[in-house]
Amino acid sequence: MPAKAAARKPRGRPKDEALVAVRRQQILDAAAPVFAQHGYGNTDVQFVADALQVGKGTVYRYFPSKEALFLAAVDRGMQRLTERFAADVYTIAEPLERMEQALRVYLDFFREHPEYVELLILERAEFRGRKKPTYAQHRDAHMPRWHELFRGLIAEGRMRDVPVERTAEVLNDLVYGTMFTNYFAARDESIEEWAERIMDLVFNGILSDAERAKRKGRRGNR
Amino acid sequence: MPAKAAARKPRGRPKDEALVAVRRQQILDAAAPVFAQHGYGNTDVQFVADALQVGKGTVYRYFPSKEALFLAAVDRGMQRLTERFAADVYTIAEPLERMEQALRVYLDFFREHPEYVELLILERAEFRGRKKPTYAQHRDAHMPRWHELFRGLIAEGRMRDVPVERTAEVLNDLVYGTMFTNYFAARDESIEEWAERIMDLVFNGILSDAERAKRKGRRGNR
Amino acid sequence: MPAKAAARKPRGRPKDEALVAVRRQQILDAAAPVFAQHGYGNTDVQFVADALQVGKGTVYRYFPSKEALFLAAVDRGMQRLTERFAADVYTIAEPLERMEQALRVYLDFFREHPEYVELLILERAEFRGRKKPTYAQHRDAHMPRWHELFRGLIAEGRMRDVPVERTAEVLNDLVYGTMFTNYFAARDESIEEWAERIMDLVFNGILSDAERAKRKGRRGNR
Amino acid sequence: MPAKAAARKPRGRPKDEALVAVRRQQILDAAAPVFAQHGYGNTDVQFVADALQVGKGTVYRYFPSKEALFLAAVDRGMQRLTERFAADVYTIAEPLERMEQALRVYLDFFREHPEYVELLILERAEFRGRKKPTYAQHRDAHMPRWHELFRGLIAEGRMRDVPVERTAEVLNDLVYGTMFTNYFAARDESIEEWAERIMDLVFNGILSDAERAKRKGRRGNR
DNA sequence: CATGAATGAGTATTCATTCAT
DNA sequence: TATGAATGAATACTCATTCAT
Repeated sequence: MPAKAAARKPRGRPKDEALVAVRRQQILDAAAPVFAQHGYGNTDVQFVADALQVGKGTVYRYFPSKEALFLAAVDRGMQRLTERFAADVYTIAEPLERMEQALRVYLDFFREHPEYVELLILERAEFRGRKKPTYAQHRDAHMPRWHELFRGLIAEGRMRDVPVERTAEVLNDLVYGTMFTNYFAARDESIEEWAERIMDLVFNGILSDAERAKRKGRRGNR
Repeated sequence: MPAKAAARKPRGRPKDEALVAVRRQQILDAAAPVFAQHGYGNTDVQFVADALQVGKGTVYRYFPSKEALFLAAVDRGMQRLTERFAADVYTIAEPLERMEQALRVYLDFFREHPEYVELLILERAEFRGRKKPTYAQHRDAHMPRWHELFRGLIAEGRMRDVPVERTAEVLNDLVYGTMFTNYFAARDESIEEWAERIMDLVFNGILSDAERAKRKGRRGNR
Repeated sequence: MPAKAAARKPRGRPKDEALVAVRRQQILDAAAPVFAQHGYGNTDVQFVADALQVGKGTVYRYFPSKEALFLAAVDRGMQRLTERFAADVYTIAEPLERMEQALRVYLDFFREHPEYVELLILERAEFRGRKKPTYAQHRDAHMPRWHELFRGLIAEGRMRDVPVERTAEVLNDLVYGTMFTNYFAARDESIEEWAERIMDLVFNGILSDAERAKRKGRRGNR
Repeated sequence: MPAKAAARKPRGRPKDEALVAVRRQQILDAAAPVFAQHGYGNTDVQFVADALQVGKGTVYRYFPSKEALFLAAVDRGMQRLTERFAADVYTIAEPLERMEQALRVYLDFFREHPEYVELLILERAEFRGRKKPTYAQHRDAHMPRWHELFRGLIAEGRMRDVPVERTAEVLNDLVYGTMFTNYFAARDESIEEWAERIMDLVFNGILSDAERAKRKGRRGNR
């Protein structure tokens, strides 16, 4: 209780809030794969306790309910992804390279942590309507950066003059769908290759130059 | 009255197989939105019975378990989608138009039937590992047609010479992700516009002609 | 309704009550082994209907409830036993021979119809307290005859002067226990041998003449 | 506190294995009369919980299923009987006295614990075929002792030279049947008298000396 | 009459949460 | 503070019985 802490000078061992935070994180990291394996409904809190080799009551000391535990686990997943982006994506200045890197990091993260893919599904399935999906929070937080990046590219004449919001969403959908399908289909191809393939299409489209030219003409006629 | 009736005179109320099929379908159509609203675990079979204004036992006369009921409901959804494709997509001969139409029909179907989006999620969440997702069955059934279509376009020089399987998967992922996000984000933009935006990117990519040319040169240097 | 039948002269086909009785008996004979196999609680009335290849409703036309059906089946078993006794036991005049025959017929009957052993158990288990066991009814109906028989033997000096009621009950208990154990233990020895063994003990006891003499002396001292 | 406690300091509430055993027994002792009163199928586990004034979940903490609970209750009954035999029967050396005592103790035990008679019936009725009856296990465990006792008596010339296995079974059937009938008929006569009557018959048979002599002659002629 | 479709009351079992130790 | 014993609300599924056809 902060008020109390302010009233009395902290003396002796400070209530080790940091320790509590560490413990919470340990629990979340243990809980994620357990939820991912059994699903939300079929996961007993006891399973999580077992995975940690602690009593069930202990889990409840750190999280008020199974629901809170689950949602915190999802949240922690998205936090981690954000950290990865901060370290490995937003440090790249060149816009097109940053795009490619974002795709790679994204796919790589969920291949390393398939449990978080499950958790995103489970969150949607179980808490539909009750909560804005954690994934959507993540997406909305990052979107403006991409809009800006696109605007820059268009200004420089490197990108076609397309509506940036829509385009960002289309690309986001592509990446999102790829993440899910990658996981569901247990695709084992190298991320590197997939990423290259995707970026080629995103950058160049599928049409031949001849067809593009023909269609450009047609559109002009509209 | 079937011919058989002449052979042996059945006493009492005769069975009616056709009626059974109709009844099953009515139940599935009632079950889909109920499952979609409450999720699998939170759906009492009684809710489905209530929606139909019949007794719970009646539902169990037609489906041996809640699980069977749910899975049949998902299946029925994909069946409907397949019917829509047969009627509105595969009847179009021109390849690029067929692609655009496929996208439109797909997005339209799931906007009309958002309950089936939920059902796909719930199936994955609840029966993870126990069953090949119904969606994947649908995808795999349709893929070869698109491979063929792409090969034809490449042969005609209308499409860049890209690996057709990979490309088909990337596009599939894009559509799949769009369907989910459309639903989750409750995007209210017209399908028509979205489809146009997507197809523009798919056909032309995002880069300007200048950037494309520059990169084409670079790639040649690799 | 007999009264009505008296009021109007029976004309045309008489309400064939005999047919109904036959049908009831067919149902009971089919029901007995079904109940015996599954137990009372685990027997669906449908099983009985299936065994008869009729609809479930038909069974209910002849018996108002599952309970009535079951109890009637038990009753029919005891009726059959009574018939066997009338034909094969009470036709024998010589008292000791009649006793031996009674034992043989009894054990034989239940070996031929093990389903009725089960039914006796099930009746007790399921309707404990709600109904005088059918078996007990049978026993009580026959007891007086045995009392009389014993009194005759004693009067003739062929049987020791023991209290006939008690003795009859002890013998009844012996036979009753043997029937159950025979069935439960699936004893396969010939009935003939068992019966002989039992009657030897009943007639002569287990003690040697010497021991009998010694004990008789002792008892005299009391 | 076990030695192990020194090795690892357990945090929180320790498990107490002894308490578990006691608790299980309390539950079984409460369950026996409840099952006996309502029958197996009609007993809600809640009834047992109510009898103990605990929650239903508590019963399930100690027994994995209603079935396990029931079977354990039957088992406990036979255990108790065995204990009584060890204390009050097998401590008697004189063979004929031991026989009389066995009968008395047996009948007395089931008069004191009529619930176990019911449980034996219910076990047979409900688990027919799925399990060797607990009663039969008890019987088979004790049989060899009686065989030995009989052989001794025959060797000493105190018992007629009859086949001991068969004889033991006949007597067992007698006792078994008596136990059931005693209970079903709610006989209120003193056990002492019944036992005496039974043993008189078992020892001496029902025939008069004259009849015995006559029949012995006849048998000799066979 | 015979049938089987419809019904809904009845019950074993699970598991999130609480709290005494 | 950590624990696990206790709890009871929640729910899928069955089957005796009814009754329209």
